Amino acid sequence: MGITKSENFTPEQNELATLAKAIGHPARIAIIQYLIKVKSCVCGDIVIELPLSQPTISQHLKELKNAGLIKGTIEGNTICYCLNEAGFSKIKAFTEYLNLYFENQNNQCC
Amino acid sequence: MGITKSENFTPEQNELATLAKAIGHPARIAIIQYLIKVKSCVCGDIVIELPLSQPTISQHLKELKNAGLIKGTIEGNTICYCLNEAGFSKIKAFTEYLNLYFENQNNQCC
DNA sequence: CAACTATATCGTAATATTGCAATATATAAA
DNA sequence: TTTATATATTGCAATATTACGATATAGTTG
Repeated sequence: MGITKSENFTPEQNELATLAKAIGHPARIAIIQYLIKVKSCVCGDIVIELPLSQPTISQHLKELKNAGLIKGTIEGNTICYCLNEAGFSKIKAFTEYLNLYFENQNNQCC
Repeated sequence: MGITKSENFTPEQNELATLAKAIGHPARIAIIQYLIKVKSCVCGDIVIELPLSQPTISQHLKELKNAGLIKGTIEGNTICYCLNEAGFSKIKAFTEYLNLYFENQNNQCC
């Protein structure tokens, strides 16, 4: 079918999946890394930085924004993007939960 | 085109994207959560736990395994799955890198 | 060996994603 | 107001993903 059966899973599972899916593309990783590197908003530079066309990058930025991983502010002619802590904090919670699991290693079964 | 231009990105960016992409499906989140919950290997139970058919789950398990997020051990008739710390530690490194960014907040631009 | 159980693979249909040229929109500058 | 610049949207082709029935494979049990 090609359609994910979201209705069979919890809102939390779907939300986490959406966040991870948004991160799950090298161009979007590159965008996130660039925003970390420059340590500020970026207006326009992303298209110059990445080896993809302007429409493609616009689309990736939209996906990151929809997932809640970046924020965009209109600044005259340009749009400034920066990381959105809200989205990343949800991922952080999940990875901390995982860390706990691996720290309490009473599970050397495989 | 539908094909990701992996060759334009670094191996690190591609690897992280692959890991995140593997996590980016509610069924695979559910599998990971179940493995955390039972705190051990699971042989067979996953098909009973999840609201998807056996071939579909087998496919999701394969993706998690290919990404390095779970390990499978043949145990007679069944296959026991458990979380693979190697894969998750790479995600951990990335999230820690992000945490650092948000902690040194000299970036209230948006 | 035959029947049963557990899991994987194949084949296929439906849908989603990726990428870009062309075009639209909207602000800025001349 | 015209032109330039920055970003978004549309439309489309290529490819990937999701899901599952049918079937294959491989071990277990009787």
